[in-house]
Amino acid sequence: MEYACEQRLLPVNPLTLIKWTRPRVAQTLDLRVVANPDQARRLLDGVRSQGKRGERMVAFFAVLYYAALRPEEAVDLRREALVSLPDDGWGEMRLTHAEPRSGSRWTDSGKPRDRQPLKHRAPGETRSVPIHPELVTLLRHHIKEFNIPAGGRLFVGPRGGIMTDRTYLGAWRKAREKALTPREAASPLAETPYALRHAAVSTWLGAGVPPAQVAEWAGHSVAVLLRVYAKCVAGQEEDAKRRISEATRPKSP
DNA sequence: GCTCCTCACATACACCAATC
DNA sequence: GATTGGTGTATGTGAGGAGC
Repeated sequence: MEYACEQRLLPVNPLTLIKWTRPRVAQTLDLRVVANPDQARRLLDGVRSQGKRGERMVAFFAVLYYAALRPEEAVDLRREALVSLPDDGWGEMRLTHAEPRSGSRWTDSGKPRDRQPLKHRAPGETRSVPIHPELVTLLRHHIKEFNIPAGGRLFVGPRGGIMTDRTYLGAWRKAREKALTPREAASPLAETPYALRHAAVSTWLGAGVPPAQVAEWAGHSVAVLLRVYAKCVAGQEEDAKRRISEATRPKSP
């Protein structure tokens, strides 16, 4: 409408004449979608059990669950982003780009996707994320098993093409059918792969990681983190009191 | 300082055509 | 016939600024 006014096709934006208050919508995370560690492992096993195709995709879903990556970040993840994959213990990855699908009419390249900076970040900005020991093992196995070359994408489609939402959503639905009980499958639990990212952030917060650190790893602001994940930090009062007591206890000489 | 609003960006879903 | 990749569209996410 604004554009039509700009082009002198309309004298005034008719929408501004409408008095309407947008209904309130829930901004906090629905905890029913968050998988616990046992459910998440079952779901990853459900992906793995889908033959060679599933084995190739399990690490894709694992980076969403263990490292809270967005799907667009996992799609673009390259081997050199894994700056540390030690034999045991925690590793580290450094994200530099993402590859969301915008549609061929909206990209500079004319392709459905453009490789671009991380969401809401300036070009050149990076994000460092710790790699859980279980994810380190999975990624080391994935690189070896599928012979990922230097500079190559970690995750590709079954025929070597790009990992599209069509591909990973199909595998995810099958994994839910295989891994969840009928009652769990009928619930909103892990309905979409994005719920794995919610599970990761919830786990970090539940483990007592400071919100500022969680926000940095997850790649969004502290304000958004606390608004969306407020329920995940509730119930930690006693633990918080205990830690304050310990911090303020007089030191013995 | 908080809430609301706007806008840009990202994801999920359903469908279609091409390919295996 | 099944699978895969591409597309349009609806909806969700997140940052930042205006206004109270």
